[in-house]
Amino acid sequence: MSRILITSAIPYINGIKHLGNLVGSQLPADLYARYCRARGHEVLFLCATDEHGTPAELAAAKANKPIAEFCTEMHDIQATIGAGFGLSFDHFGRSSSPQNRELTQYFAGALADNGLIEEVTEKQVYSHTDGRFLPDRYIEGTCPNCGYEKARGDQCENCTKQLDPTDLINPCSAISGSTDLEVRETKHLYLLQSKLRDKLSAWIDSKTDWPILTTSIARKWLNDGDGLQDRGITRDLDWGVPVKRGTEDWPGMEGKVFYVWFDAPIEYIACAREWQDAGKGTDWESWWRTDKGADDVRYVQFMGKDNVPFHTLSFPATIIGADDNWKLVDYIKSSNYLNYEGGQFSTSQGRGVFQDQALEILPADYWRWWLLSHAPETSDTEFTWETFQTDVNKDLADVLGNFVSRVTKFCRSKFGEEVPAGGELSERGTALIADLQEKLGQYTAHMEAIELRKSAATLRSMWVAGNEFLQSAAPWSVFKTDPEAAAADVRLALNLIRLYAQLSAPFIPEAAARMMADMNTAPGAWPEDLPTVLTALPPGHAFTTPEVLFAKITDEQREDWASRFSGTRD
RNA sequence: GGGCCUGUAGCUCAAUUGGUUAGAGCAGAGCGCUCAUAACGCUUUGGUUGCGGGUUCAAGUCCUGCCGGGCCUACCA
Repeated sequence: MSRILITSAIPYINGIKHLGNLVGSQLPADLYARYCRARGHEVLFLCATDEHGTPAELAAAKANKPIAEFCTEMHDIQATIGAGFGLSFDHFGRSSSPQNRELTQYFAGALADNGLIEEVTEKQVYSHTDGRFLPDRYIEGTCPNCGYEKARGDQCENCTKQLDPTDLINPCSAISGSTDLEVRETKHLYLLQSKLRDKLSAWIDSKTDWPILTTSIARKWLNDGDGLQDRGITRDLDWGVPVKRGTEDWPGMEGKVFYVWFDAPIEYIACAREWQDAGKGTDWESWWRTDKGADDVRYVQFMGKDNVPFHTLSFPATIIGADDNWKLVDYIKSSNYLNYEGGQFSTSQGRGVFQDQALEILPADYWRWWLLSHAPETSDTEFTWETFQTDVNKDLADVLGNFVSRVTKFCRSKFGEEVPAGGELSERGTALIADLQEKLGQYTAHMEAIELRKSAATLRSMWVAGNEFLQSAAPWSVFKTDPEAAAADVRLALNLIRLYAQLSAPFIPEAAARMMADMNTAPGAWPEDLPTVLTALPPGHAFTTPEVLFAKITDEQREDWASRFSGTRD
């Protein structure tokens, strides 16, 4: 048994997330967590909401709510939706928690003590109308290079030239449109990442088993231009973790908060403490401190590719720089993007299917199966209603659901609702078991490697093998002349349902639980020796013939949804 | 502009890291079965691997030049 710490990138608080957010981090993380638990490992699976930063403030203002209230509401909504998708977090925390505030301040203090923080006075644009400093990209104006009128302060979208906000002609606030702007001096803390470059570089180089997507992004930041740049970790905002040096005030930094990307990853750690403080566990430090038991912990992170630099460099810089026995990540699974009907999902534009809507129209397992079996692992992938319908109907309803149905109903009609006795394991049955044994090995290997699509494909092939077996064994025909032989085949098939339920649970937990319940059994240890495992349901064992496991998606439904979600959402 | 990823059958993806005739699923066609959610099984039609050069006994795989898609480019997160 191992101890495995799993975190999913923490979703931002500014609205309900779409399916792309789900498939990139939370869902694969959940799959892995469920698999690891099923293997008997000790798992701590953490996620949280990322609540600080300018967009959160703006979203709260738009909703006409105090920021703290807004965040609490959105956190609860996201927690409910996450539960709806069966995300099995051990704790779903908040980056605005007191635990994270304390830890963030602690890390800043530790970094300062180690000479890795520098105070820098810089000039930033202040908007009188908005009453706030504006991040570069919240300033718009005419590009001095190409004349594009909606250029942002960080970069012109038209000519792609990098800009400084003061370069813009006729600058205005992207929030209010106000031109009442002023360049003010302000003091900020910088994390001297450049001093940690060599350590970070060596650490990245040691990660030879990481996906190229992950390491290449890290290397680019490490080696590009002058190498890893120092980074401002404070902001002039009201909402966030107040700047402190450990528990001490930080002279000159009054009224400032830490930058959201400084405190957000620290929430991974703080979340473990929240987990303990919520009474869900003990000894949180044994998961996070190598001097307190975390030496034997394997830490796996899941995220979309846009998050990679912060998880390969910024956060590790915090950990390494603090130099206080904190656990570094062991493996990063990064994901590409899911597109929607020929374009991108977009939270800001309300394009695509959002998580709450998805749950309204179909059970979570439909989404989980499709998203995981089509996960954008090697490149961006595309969601279309047509493929979603055909894939889900075929895989879940026809291959798996119908298998369960045909076996149980046949058994009921010929032998009653219990596992039939008599007969010997047929040659076909022996061959099936051998085949499944090999596939089980592949499935396990793919799950260990967190190969999502390959795992799904292998699992599906095991379902298919059940149908092939039934077809060739044809117990409905054999029954007429040799009921005992038919009984033996049906007995094996009924046991397959239990096996499928157990193996499929990480993908489709609800349906798997129903299969287990209907078969009147419970999952045991992770299956290894199939000849034994497939006799778990003995002759005479009663079961219930299940209702339809997966109803098919009809053409009418598909058309309705396709048109309903074709536009944008408020 | 720069860096990285990517382009394989109508669609979604494989191809043991340079090694036989490029494979699966879906969709299409045909046959079989009748236990089952008109479900299942078997067979089968689809490919000049984006395009052009090159290296090699051998290239989907390596090099190079084009063309297309994507991500990042450090103050959105």
